[in-house]
Amino acid sequence: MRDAGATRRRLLEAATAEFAAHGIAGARVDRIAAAARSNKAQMYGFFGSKDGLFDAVLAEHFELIVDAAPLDGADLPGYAVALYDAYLAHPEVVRLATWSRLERHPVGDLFADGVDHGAPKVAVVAAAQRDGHVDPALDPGDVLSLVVGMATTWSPASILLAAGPDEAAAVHDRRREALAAAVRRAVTTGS
Amino acid sequence: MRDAGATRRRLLEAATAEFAAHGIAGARVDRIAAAARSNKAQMYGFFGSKDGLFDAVLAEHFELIVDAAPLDGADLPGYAVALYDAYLAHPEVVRLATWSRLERHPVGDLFADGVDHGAPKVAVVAAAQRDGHVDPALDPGDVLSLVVGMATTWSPASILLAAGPDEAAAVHDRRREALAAAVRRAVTTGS
DNA sequence: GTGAGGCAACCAACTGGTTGGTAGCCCGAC
DNA sequence: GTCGGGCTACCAACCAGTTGGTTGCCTCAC
Repeated sequence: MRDAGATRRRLLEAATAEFAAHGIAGARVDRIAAAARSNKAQMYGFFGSKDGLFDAVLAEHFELIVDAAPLDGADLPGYAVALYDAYLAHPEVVRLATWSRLERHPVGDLFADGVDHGAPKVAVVAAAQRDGHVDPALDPGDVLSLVVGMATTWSPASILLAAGPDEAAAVHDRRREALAAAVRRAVTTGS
Repeated sequence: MRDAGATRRRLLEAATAEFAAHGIAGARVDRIAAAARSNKAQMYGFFGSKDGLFDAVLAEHFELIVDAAPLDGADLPGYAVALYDAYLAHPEVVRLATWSRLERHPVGDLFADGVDHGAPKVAVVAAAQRDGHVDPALDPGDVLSLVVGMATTWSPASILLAAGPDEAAAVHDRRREALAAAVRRAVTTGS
């Protein structure tokens, strides 16, 4: 029963759910401690503060946020569809990122910690342009942004319509096809 | 000096800034009352509650959210660019919509009040399909969602990169061109 | 083997400041 | 003089963060 690592993990898990649901300002540390079957004192021992806990949660999901799907420069439509499915399966990841955007980083890169985390992906797109897969007239960074933008069209942070698991499979399939076709035509070359 | 209407307007204005900056949970009613050079008692007299005030703010910006730019079925690329500019000029509108999405309506339509506010715009797209401007194979609702999704690629709610007014004009122009080209190729027909 | 000592994990109860919301009163115009 | 606009002072509930202490596990002398 006495296992600091497991307790820490339970706290992070509970904090993920709480922050994803209510954001930083709306999250309640008591709820997190209770949901994790622990207590606030331990929480503060591990993470220092409410903000520190959010940092830890975000760091844990960092890879899932920026690499929700593997990027293949030769198959950007497939990448977009994979992102659509990832956001559908894990809406909490998108919500966490969006809370961070709204409550922490109103402009610029979401992860503005000195390291340009998008650089490798931009390089992949640039390579795909050299290989004739992607329109070379476009800025590779813009291509990446646009593809992700299209994939987030029905995400839990969308303005118009957020997709949910309750919708018919046919609706999801229709969106996947429209998304793949749109990405293909928008940024890839005929080849 | 004694003008209930003007006071109400000042309160709404202050509330808009406060809610856009901090969301519902993060907003502070004292700050709103102070910023409006009024007081909480009046605020509660007008709007009943913090949530009621947010409702009023959202209702006031409703049109600006859903009709940030006029929709022309024959010029969807122009519509997308106009949206990009609108979001750049009025980030608070996008932020309000996103707070509402995150804190109030996790899935489905953002304005799920029985009325389908998107219907007229979907009809415009459907007409554009009949007129040969837009690919008729796509679902008109999906077309609208995708175009708005592309236009929000660099919005204050984006996951990767949020555009700001401090960026060079050339960067904005490059994005406008990429956006227009992408929309044109993605959903419009050759004609 | 065992039991005393040490220590990390654990926790209920508390604290001081904050927050949404309200009651009661003042003031100026007509 | 009264009525609508305006506002200060107040409150109960809440909330992030702390305290002081308990509990169970490991270890090592004997």
